[in-house]
Amino acid sequence: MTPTLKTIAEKHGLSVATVSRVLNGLASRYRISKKTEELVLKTARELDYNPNPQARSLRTRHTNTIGLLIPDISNPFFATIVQNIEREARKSDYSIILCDSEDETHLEKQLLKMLKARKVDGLIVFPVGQDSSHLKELYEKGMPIVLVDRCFPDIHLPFVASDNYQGAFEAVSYLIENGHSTIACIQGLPKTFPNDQRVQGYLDAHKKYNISVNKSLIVGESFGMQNGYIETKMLLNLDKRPTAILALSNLIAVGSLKAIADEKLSVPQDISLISFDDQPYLAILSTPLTTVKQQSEEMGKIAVKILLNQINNAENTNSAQILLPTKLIKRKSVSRRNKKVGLGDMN
Amino acid sequence: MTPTLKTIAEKHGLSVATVSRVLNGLASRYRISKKTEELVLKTARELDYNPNPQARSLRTRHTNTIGLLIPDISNPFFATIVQNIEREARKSDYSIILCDSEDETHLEKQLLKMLKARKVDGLIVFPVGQDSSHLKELYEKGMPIVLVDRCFPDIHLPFVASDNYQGAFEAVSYLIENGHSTIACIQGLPKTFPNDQRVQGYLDAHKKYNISVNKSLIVGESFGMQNGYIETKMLLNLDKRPTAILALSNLIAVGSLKAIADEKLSVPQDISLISFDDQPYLAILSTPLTTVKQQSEEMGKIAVKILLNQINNAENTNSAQILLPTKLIKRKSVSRRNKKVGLGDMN
DNA sequence: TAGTTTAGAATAAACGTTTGTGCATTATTG
DNA sequence: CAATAATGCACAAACGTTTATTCTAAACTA
Repeated sequence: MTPTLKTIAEKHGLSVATVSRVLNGLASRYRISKKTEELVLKTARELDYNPNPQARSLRTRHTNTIGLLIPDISNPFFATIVQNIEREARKSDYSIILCDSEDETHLEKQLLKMLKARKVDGLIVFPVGQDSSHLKELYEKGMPIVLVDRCFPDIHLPFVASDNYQGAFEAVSYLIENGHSTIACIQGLPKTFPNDQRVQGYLDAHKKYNISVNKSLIVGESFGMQNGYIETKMLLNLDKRPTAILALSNLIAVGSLKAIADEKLSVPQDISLISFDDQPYLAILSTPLTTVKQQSEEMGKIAVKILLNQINNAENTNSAQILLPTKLIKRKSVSRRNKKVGLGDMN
Repeated sequence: MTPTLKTIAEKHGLSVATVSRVLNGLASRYRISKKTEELVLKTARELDYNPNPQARSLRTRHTNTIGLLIPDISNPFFATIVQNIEREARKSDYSIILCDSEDETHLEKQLLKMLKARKVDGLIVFPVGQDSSHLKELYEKGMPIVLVDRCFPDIHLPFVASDNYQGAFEAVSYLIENGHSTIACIQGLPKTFPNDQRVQGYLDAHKKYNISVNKSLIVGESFGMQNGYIETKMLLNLDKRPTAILALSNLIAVGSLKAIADEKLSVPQDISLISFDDQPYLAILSTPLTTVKQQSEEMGKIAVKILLNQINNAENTNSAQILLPTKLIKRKSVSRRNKKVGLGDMN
């Protein structure tokens, strides 16, 4: 039913080899006459011939396929990056096989194995957690890989992520400059690169302004909404309640907001709040949230570029490790307090 | 490097045919001795043998692959369904090739062609718009297809979607029962199944309560946020301003909310609002939004089931067309007005 | 005119499976 | 003991490509 090289070859009494060469643009190199070439091209068009990708892959040993491993595609932060990955990959004729690891390391390992068995040409992975041994192993066996968002800088794998340290540093500096000095930090998953970098930025901003940090104000353990809710509840009932909260994810901020409302408090009058990851709806909340915006579009594009580079250069040359700058979007969720601290504007 | 049937066969002086049969569980049917069987099984395990999927596909003419076509993966409504599709497909050893049609019909057609060329076993499509001829054509040529969300009930294609009519009907009934009688409806893309069904529900709810509808209150033309913003602005400046708005999408509602805030009005004191598609953040807005919730998880699962059914039964037997019930989540965005209308509770 | 070049293609192997058929050897039967 | 049946596999073709090599006829050369 569907036309093959043979269909075209027989139609003109040619061999499949000749047809294949013409269709691959190798006509002149193999001294195939202009006449034959045009004949083949014409009927290929007429029959709407498409090479069988499985047969081709079998020969050429590549599939024009990229495996994409995400912890949670329903999270818009991830989904936006995925969108840009797919678009960029498509430009180079690569397709995306999507897998959701559901934030489970054992699923991640299993899916990685499956993708390898499917012979994807490369892997874009948003790693789940702390363990990277299986990724490292794959990479060293020659599988092109690029990590996104959650990285392992010690392990020498290519990655692209936000400059989380800078993002948190700027956010906390902004809070301090607005007179806040007891600032809570609600973490995501500890030991995770983005989380720990953000915490470090939080710490260092305090240091810069000579403000001691009360380590008990660094709380939380997951990037989820519930974590934000619970931790905020507890923070609000502290003897010395913080005047500001830095939420290390978008979802944490949502949970936090809910807790604040439940306690009949409001932002920013009673407490200031800055979140990570900008989202359309953050701008239209009753009080629009100040937030650390990441360059999700760029992140997707760059991930694909790094990966295709590996795929095409066979040699894993320079394993790029890229940190994208963040941007502090100042909206209405930070109040200015009386005891202002010096040192001027950061920008 | 990677083991093949041949690797195993040679190791034991067997033929690849025998090894293949053992590995496919056909040992007894082809009278292969227990001893040989165990030998093969054992070394397959030891070598971590995985069949080459391209070679296998070439022979068997199926790829265990599903093409998934989405208008906008960054929209959480779609992303949640995708997540459930992937999970469900995985259970049956199918992988998902993800494509984003960016809400463009020409891209949709192009990607469909690409997916067909890649020999996917079936297609799950969230159609972009009004044109379905290319889908119909594919289906009639024998390609298993299931449509999700946006459907074409006249065209005889299998689909799963929400019962949008009922959803809108209930929502508007609820508004009317709370004393509203001039209710605006901000549409999404007209001529589109979910949109037109919702509009019809809006209309019929009015009819049920004998309330005449002012057709000029049915406005808008896209599911996007900007549409919600612009149309709401205009509605709010009408001589006879509506007392309630039914926003036919999540994003429309967000735009609407922004416009209401810009006009220094508030929900529900000045105007009531009901949206479509529940989202986590809708619950934590300054005034939590009443919304028509769709069963996104179920929708994904059912889509896969319908598709796999088609794939496995060769014969396109009964092309299922499924409408999932919606649920009205009552929160705080609807006010009770004085002139209450009778007829009692709907549920 | 014999030898050499060149043009224009055909042949065939290989990628790794699956699957219909055939072929020894051993075991069973009458 | 000869014919038949059962056992346990091997052989080979096919799926649709790509690509190294070979072949033939015509054209050119000396």
